[in-house]
Amino acid sequence: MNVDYEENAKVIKALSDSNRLKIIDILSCRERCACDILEHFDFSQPTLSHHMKVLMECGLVVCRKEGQWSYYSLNSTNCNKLMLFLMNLITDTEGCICNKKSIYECK
Amino acid sequence: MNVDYEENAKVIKALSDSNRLKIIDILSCRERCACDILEHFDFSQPTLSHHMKVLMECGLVVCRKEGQWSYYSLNSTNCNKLMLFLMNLITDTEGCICNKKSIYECK
DNA sequence: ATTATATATAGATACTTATCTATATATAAG
DNA sequence: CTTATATATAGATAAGTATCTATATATAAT
Repeated sequence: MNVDYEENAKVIKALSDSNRLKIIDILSCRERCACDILEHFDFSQPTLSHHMKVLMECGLVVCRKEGQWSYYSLNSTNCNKLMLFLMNLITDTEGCICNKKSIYECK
Repeated sequence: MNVDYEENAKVIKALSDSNRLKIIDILSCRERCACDILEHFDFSQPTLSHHMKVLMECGLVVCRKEGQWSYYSLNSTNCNKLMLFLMNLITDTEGCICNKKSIYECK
């Protein structure tokens, strides 16, 4: 594969927490404000704020401010890019990394 | 979604390290012994052993012993299950978690 | 202006983890 | 049997992180 493992690992790390997976699931339907999301969980408001920050910094989620509310939603393009990355990763594609070192007789 | 976030988070956590992403990429072509995989990296042999253990424990990789060698390969079924989980997660599907709490007027 | 609500930030803590060196185990070769 | 090779395990360390409480900021309502 012809990719940046580091960059994608950062996105995947953002998804490696079960609470953040649930947040993504909640947002998959439509945008939600932080207080709506929080009601699905037992942890504190600052903890949710932390999780949303992680999801935004990796590009999977965006935020729209309206009055005192913060509305979060999925960045579908980046979600799809992650899926494409993973599908390429697990598939035996032409540009497989193992074909790039001739000392390994892959194939 | 009708799923176990905890269980899938464990699998995703195994993929949240750039070195392990690269290992998956290497294995996407065919099975490889540990020493072949190791030549793609700068870290030590015990560190690779650790990474392979993480990938096996989450079910993405299996190991076949032959003589003194350990041959690793992808568990394609589990890789595909992860893809299915993620696709359902980011898609607005019928069983969306937000439809399960009537206090939220999702939809 | 004051108070209430929504959200973010700061700082602390307990837990996890990626890595290393040293060592153990297991198989193959002489 | 002894030595070499391949891999795994043990234990240590440094770095990262999920969570909390306390506090700050920003907007809305009175």
